Amino acid sequence: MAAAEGRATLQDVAERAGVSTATVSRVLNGNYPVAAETRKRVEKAVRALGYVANAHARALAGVTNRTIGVVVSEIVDPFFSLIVHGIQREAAAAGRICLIGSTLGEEHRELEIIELLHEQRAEAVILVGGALLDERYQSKLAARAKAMEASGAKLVLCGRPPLAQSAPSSVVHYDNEHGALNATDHLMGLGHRRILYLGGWPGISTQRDRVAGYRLAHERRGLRVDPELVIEGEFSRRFGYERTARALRDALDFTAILAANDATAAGALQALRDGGRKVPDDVSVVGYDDVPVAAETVPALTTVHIPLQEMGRAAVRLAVGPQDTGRKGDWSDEIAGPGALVLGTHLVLRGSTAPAPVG
Amino acid sequence: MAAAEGRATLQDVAERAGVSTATVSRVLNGNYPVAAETRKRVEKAVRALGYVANAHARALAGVTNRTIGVVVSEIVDPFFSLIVHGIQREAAAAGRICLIGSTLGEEHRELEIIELLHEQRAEAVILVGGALLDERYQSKLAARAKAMEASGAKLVLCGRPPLAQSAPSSVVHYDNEHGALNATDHLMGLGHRRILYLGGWPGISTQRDRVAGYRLAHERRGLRVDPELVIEGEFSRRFGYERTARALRDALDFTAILAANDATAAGALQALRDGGRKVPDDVSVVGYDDVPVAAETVPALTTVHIPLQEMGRAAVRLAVGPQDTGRKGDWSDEIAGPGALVLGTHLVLRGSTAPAPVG
DNA sequence: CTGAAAGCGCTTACAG
DNA sequence: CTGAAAGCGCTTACAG
Repeated sequence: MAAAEGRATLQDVAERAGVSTATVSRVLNGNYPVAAETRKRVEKAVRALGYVANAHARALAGVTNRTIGVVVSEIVDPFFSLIVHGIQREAAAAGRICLIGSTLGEEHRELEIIELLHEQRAEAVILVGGALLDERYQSKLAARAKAMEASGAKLVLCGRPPLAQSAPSSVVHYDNEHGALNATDHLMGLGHRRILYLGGWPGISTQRDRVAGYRLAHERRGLRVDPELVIEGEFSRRFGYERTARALRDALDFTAILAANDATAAGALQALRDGGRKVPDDVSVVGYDDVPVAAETVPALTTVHIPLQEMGRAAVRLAVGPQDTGRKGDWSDEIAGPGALVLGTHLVLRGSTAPAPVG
Repeated sequence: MAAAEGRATLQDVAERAGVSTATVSRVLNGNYPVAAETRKRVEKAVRALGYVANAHARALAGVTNRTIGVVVSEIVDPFFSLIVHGIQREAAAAGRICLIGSTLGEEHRELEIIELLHEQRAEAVILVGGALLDERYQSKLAARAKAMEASGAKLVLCGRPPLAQSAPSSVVHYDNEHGALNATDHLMGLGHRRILYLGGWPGISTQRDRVAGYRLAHERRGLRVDPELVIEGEFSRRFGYERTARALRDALDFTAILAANDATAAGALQALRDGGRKVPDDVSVVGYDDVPVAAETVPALTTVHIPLQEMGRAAVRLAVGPQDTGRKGDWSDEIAGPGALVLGTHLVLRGSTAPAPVG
């Protein structure tokens, strides 16, 4: 049990067991026949020295190091942590470990983090969440994607559209625009016509697509969108609270809110309550994402459900390939093809929506 | 921009620039004088080949690879993701990247994951959250700690007590027992005498310490704890809901609940509402952790605040050493000493607690 | 300021 | 079934 001073190496184990390093390597990897007696001696030496293989040496010697890189914006945001949870589950099933980098909300740092992950020779890196809407950035990303492909690493996009310029990458996305379309249409079906679109950072594809769905719903019914009713800014509870409060103060005319995400909706809910409005009697509110908080608010939020964990799992399957995930051909087939895998979303009806007040 | 087939190596860059690999290495690391002209040529070659250093080779050649391992139970649990958020922030400031492993709720897998992280030669590994209460496990962990020390890697405990057997490790903890003591005492001060302790998995140090605080509060007032009022099980919303519902059905006599964490408290709150009890008029409820959901419930939860992000940051400072965090001696001093750094907790008063109903 | 060479700790054909 | 040896891609004394 006594650890040698300094880290024990294969060499140390070999000497102690009286065999060559090749033999030790073989018993450790179990990929080659070794005499039972020899194996015993080696295993004993390994234990005695507290030997732990050096993954770097192993990786350098050509074995893929079974590491998956993940880039998120903010791990505390449940949108991200639910996806990461799915990634971790599937990665564990495939015997992988995750290197998780965070931009800490500064999206332009994404590229930097991808490079770090690439340096670590992650076999794949998964980019989680919406893409920065910036052409120069996108072409840098495309260049990086090519470099990664050249070095045998995969790039997987999870929750964002494919890269332009036919840069090599796999993608698992969700029908984001359609989710917003459905949500808006649900409100319209309840008689709402003045629907406030609230929150969301315009610099990101997620927001662009959600707003697009909101607009499309109007278009389909031959309604025009009042520009006053689109208030973009942040995906945050605070933003939802403040802008709703301001809208009430300004006596903005609306009977429903479609929030950019659940956190924003939760803030709106509180501002409405503080402002003496009843939800859903006076104002209906719809969220987006269906993260746990959506079930916790009072009333609970009608929201767009995204299969976040599933997206994470699918991303890992795309990253490691179906043969390697340890599962039968469930929907690996579906995934195998080129192009984007798009997961469905659906509206979850809870207590925050009701028919528009008459008059 | 055209990436060569296969990954470009230092060698490739050297050839293209007409210099030795040593020179390329020097310009890349900028730790040695190189002629401006030479530097230019090398940089151009690097760009042309889309060269990305191989972190494994680098690590093998002796450079620490600036990677911090983190082990969590469930990343979706805000207790963990808030700590991890703090870890990521501080790690980024110190130029580190995080390898995050998850036990996915199977705590005994922790050791396995530590080994993986150790194999990857993380310069430190941070164990987040309570410790498994199992002597055999603890001594295995102690053995691993020794092996890590021997190989120059640090083990940092974040949110759990020091290892027994004086195994080498740094620890940042919080006054868990005291938090529960305060919370219980707050309820007693409001006149509550029949306080239900609800939830929490008994196999983990977190729970042990919280229950201990609950008991200590009773002891201090010379009250005995009715065993019927301690209902342990899980740290989950569902558990909180079901057991509260059952307690109501069984007409268990209590006027307040101290929940093992906020999720459990949220479940209890809903069961009370569904059971027609008013909070806080009929029953007071206190949570633990002060995660975002605590502000979201109706009424908002009185709960024990833990400086989760700060704990994460402190853990990184312990992991990389004060000289390396890029900050002046703020509280590095405080941390520098041996033994455990213990962060304070405090009760946050919100709407879920009130004087015990009379009669 | 620059290069040749050793070495980091493994794995894997290639020979026995 | 086992070993000697080359090689993975870097960094770093050691010499110029």
